[in-house]
Amino acid sequence: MDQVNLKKMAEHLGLSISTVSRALRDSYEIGTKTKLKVKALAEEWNYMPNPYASSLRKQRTGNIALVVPEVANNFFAQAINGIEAIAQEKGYHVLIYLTHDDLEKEMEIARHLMSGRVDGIIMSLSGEANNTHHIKSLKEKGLPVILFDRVSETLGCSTVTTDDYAAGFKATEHLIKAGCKQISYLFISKHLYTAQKRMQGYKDALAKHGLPLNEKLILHCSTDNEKNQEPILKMLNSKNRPDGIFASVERLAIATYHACNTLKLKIPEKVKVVSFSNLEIASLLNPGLSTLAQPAFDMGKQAATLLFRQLEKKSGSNIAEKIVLKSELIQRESTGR
Amino acid sequence: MDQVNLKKMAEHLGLSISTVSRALRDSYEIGTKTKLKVKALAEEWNYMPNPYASSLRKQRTGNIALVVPEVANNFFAQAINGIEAIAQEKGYHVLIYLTHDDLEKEMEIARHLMSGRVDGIIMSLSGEANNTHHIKSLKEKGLPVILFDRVSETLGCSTVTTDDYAAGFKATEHLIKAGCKQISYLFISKHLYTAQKRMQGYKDALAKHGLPLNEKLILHCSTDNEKNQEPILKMLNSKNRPDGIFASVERLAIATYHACNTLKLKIPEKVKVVSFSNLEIASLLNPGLSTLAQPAFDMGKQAATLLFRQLEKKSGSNIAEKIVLKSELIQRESTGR
DNA sequence: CTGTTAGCGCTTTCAG
DNA sequence: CTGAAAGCGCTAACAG
Repeated sequence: MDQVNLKKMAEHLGLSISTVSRALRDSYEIGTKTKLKVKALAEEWNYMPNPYASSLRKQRTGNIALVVPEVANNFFAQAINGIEAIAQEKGYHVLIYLTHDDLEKEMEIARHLMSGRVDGIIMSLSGEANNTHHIKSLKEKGLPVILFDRVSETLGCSTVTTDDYAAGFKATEHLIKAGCKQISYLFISKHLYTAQKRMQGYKDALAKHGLPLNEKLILHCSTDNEKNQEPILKMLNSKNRPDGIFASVERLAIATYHACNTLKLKIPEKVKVVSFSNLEIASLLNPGLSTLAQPAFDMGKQAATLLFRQLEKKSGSNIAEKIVLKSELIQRESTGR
Repeated sequence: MDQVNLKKMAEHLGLSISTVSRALRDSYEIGTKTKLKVKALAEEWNYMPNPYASSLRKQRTGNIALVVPEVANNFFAQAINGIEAIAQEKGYHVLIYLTHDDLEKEMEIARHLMSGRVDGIIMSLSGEANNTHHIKSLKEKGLPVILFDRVSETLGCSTVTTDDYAAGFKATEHLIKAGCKQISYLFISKHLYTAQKRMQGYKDALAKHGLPLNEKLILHCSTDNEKNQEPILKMLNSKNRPDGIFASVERLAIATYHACNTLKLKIPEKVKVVSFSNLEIASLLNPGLSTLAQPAFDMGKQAATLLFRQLEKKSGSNIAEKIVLKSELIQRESTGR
């Protein structure tokens, strides 16, 4: 028995294909005994409808695309969990696409998604540039697009973000209150919505507390984390050496941590560090590395929820919803090591 | 222009659907000028063939399923990267399914995959039990199944694993050579292939070095990491307190680390710890937590490669291939904190 | 209550 | 070299 389908079952039962189809879908126009007969056979033969045949017919694929820069990264990994949880609940399937922070690839993926392979898209933009034409095309095709974390405000998409500005402010203030006078801000891409907002929070916090803004302490780092050691080491060795560092992403906290180790700069005695990160990792770190834990799982869930809401009402009433979640500042108490 | 398809393009060009289709697929039987005309229009209209229509016809979906216990876990996250990289190369798409280590869910997913939604499956078994009937059914349907990391030897599937036995041996010997006399082994599920192999390596290393095997130091932990504090704390407080701990998975290393912190047991002075883990995290840890870094990315790549090899030759010559990759023991040098 | 029929969009014979 | 037509498996409108 290779692949069972409606036809084979219909033949076996001496019924028509449509009757079998309807019986399985519990149509009101089918007799109870017939339904039972059909369902029994379906059970026995382990029948599963071919999803692509029905999607062709129903113009609904039951798939959604998740487009993210990478997944070997706790933030996106947890977001996937959230998205998959909701999708499974709603009977949808998640196709995963990785851009590797490469705009070319992102555009290629977008082109690909125009084929009708999915009913909707959840994405986090690559940080490479702010060219968003390909996203517009997708929307024009009528595909709902939800952005999360790395969003763009000019696209009119529904978005899910954390309170990046507030968190940046909070993180910086945290360092100031801990006595830091020279606070550095590390980020990766100018084009990243999150990086911009966090930086604004950083700047405003400095201003509020009357600390000068030193451009040399604002470090534009590389996506290739290998390359980040050098500039960070250089900064730590300069006369401008910061006594506090705010890393806008986890990866940069790792780089910072390495650099401090290399220079035998004790954290937090010599340098205090605060970073956006993931709770599980945070708890493993040496004390002194405070963390802004982002609710990645919830962001995923929210993004999926927004998407399915749009899919369900499928009408054009496209009011872009903006959901902002709070990231929590977590301070690891010292264990006195 | 809602959705472009062959029909619309054919009408526009005054050609038949089949000619357009053939032109796009570069069929030898189509004239050069026609080909060019067709391709130009396709480009202009941004034509993308409907994948589900062609999959219905060609009986090939272009999708593969990845079934893993979870993804908020560095190991699987990196594996996904490897798999997606190869899949993208081969023009396949990756559908992701999470079992949450729940056998019920795994079986449900397996049932679902019988529908013909995917051409092949890469999976890592849930640790819940060794019931593998659902996997057999998939194979009987003719779906290639590749197992990685959490494999089963009785299924005749191609597999990709790390050298679990050797690594377990190596890790234990590492602790012995560092002077440990009472070495504990922490694991999660008896049914897990990896846990079994690692434990055997652990036992054999103890035996080789003439150390007694103390069953009380072999701790069967919970999948719910919250619940693991108590038994670990209990062990660390007992008269059997180990001076070395081998955690078979990263999560248990985290639990161990927390427990040691609670008790103010310094690592590695009081307790030496070695764990399977991920390199990036490992480098962040306090010194003393050595790591067996698993080549997760490569495992993903290899698994995908095996799958596509089977898909390409699609013939039945189903010789199960076994790939074993090496995990590297990484020792973090002390920074003298 | 059940069957017949016409497609969804595409590929692929089989005829020209 | 090109077109007509059948059909992948399923659903839904239309007949009985």
